[in-house]
Amino acid sequence: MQLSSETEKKILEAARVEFETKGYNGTRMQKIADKAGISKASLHYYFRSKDNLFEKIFNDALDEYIPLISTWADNDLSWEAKVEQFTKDMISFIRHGRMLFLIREVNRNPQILEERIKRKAKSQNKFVTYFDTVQKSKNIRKVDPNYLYIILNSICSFPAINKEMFQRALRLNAKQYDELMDGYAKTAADFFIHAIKKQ
Amino acid sequence: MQLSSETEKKILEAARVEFETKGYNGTRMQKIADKAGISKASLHYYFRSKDNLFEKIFNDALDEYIPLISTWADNDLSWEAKVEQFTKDMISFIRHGRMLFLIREVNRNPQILEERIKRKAKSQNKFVTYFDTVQKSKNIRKVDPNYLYIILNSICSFPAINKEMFQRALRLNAKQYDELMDGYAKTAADFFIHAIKKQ
DNA sequence: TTGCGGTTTGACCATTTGGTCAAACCAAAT
DNA sequence: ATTTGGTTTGACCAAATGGTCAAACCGCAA
Repeated sequence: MQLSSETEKKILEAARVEFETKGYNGTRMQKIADKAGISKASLHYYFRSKDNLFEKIFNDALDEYIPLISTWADNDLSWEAKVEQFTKDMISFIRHGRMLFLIREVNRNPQILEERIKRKAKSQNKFVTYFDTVQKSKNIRKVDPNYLYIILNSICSFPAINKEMFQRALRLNAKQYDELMDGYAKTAADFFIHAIKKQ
Repeated sequence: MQLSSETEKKILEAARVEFETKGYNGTRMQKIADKAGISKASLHYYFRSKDNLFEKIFNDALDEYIPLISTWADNDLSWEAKVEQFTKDMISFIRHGRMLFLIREVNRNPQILEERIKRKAKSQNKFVTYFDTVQKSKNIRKVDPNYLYIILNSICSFPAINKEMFQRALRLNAKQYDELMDGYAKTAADFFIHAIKKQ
């Protein structure tokens, strides 16, 4: 079996869509096989079990997400510019249902993160340490960096996750909401910056 | 059958816990019966089907949530005080898994909201209209009230929904995170207020 | 005591679903 | 043409699961 043969790619793509939209419990192996255009037996030939396949999809999603929230400031931009960069990257990642998928599955089985935490458990959160120093040197309001981290991430992630309800609450259709989101990254960054900048 | 007999209450409580933590697809009727201390047959005697029982639980959760996000400013407090009130109410509601439950199930089946939207579909979002006027009369930054609504809700809701990952990212255990959350409502409100207040 | 209406349950059923397996298939090497 | 090794699949299986039903149960009124 070739690594990432054409068939394997089709399976992974179909599985990703299914798991992301329906969740682990709502996903059917038969459906994945259908969408990949193969038999269920073939599906099991490539990935021994549902758990096995799920793990692959989940890990891939996590591997895409972790760097996004872990990386911070490997450049010499101002803190304001860094915030803008972060919101932009984050919001474009979150758009497709990947984030809700992660939250849903982590919530279903919290242990799923246990194994993967060992790696960089020691090192401090880069965002927090960065804003610790920024708060000392620059003229900004003193807010616990833990809160800043939570707030900035919330502002970036939640609009996509709660899309359906926000739409209803704001009386917008899907298209209008998407258009609103086009200008959101900039607004979110500005909002965050203004909130902690003194003057 | 008495309305809300002791048995019925036990069922609803057990079902709520199960549906909220495992989701519709992950919930087993047998488990609900076990937790309620009755047989599966009895469970079906009270609630004809899984869908029937689920609908009850979901509607109850929605009925608790909707007023929370719809009510705004039926008092003569300042806008700052209103924001503080809102964040406080919201954050205490969100704490238990109710919010993720709603998001998960709405996402699984978007039509689930369709029926319930008719009611107040016509009236404008109160938060938005309120901030429209506030922005005209008071000395605050001009930001599309739709964005303000999204941001304020995101700040309130997401920390509870994304609890597991925030914990990991900030290197906190469950207890430390909960302690951090104790001071969060105040911080969140201040943050929001500072972000739009000119001064 | 008997009869009655609501309640409870063990046994059972049909369907769904993850997973297996022997047989067939097929392209490349001998 | 035959063999070989990876690939594909229809048929099948066992367990899980939502749901049914007749029988038993139980307080209570006649």
